[in-house]
Amino acid sequence: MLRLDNSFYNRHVVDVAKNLLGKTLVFGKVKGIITETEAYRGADDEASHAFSWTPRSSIMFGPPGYSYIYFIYGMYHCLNIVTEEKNSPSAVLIRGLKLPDIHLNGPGKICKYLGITREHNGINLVTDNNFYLTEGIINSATYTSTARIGIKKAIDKQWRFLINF
DNA sequence: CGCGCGATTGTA
DNA sequence: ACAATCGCGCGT
Repeated sequence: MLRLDNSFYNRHVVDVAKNLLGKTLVFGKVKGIITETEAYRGADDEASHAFSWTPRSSIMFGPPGYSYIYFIYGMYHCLNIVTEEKNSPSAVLIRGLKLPDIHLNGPGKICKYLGITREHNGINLVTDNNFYLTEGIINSATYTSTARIGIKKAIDKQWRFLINF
């Protein structure tokens, strides 16, 4: 299956979040279809970790196509994909993944099931042999958009996207 | 340095 | 509705 390259990730984070629906996530021997995403954009989004620069959010300020993994609530990890050009901090949170046997809904569950931790932060998904994304079975997915989950700021932005089956 | 809290989830 | 659980980051 064709791997998503730098030109796919180097676009506005909201477009990437929509277009990631239906794409395939490959992590080791596990493959899953992305069913739910959220966009976070440092420049104009108070809810984003990259609204201001911190050591944790620094990866979001880098070039696109890298993993951003953070630890939250003392027990969960969340997987994000960095988008847009360098110094345009943004990332897509992966909230839903359909595996052959299970549908994982929730970013914490996805990382727990796949075994993704902060050790996987900052991986180049365009070149890594173990961790990357490819085109999916579904190439033109229609979607529903809602407000993002679990945040208190910027709740007016409809930047959560769910695939329509 | 200390301390409150979070892009969550399972349980009541 | 709330506890679990701890590293980050803001404020001092």
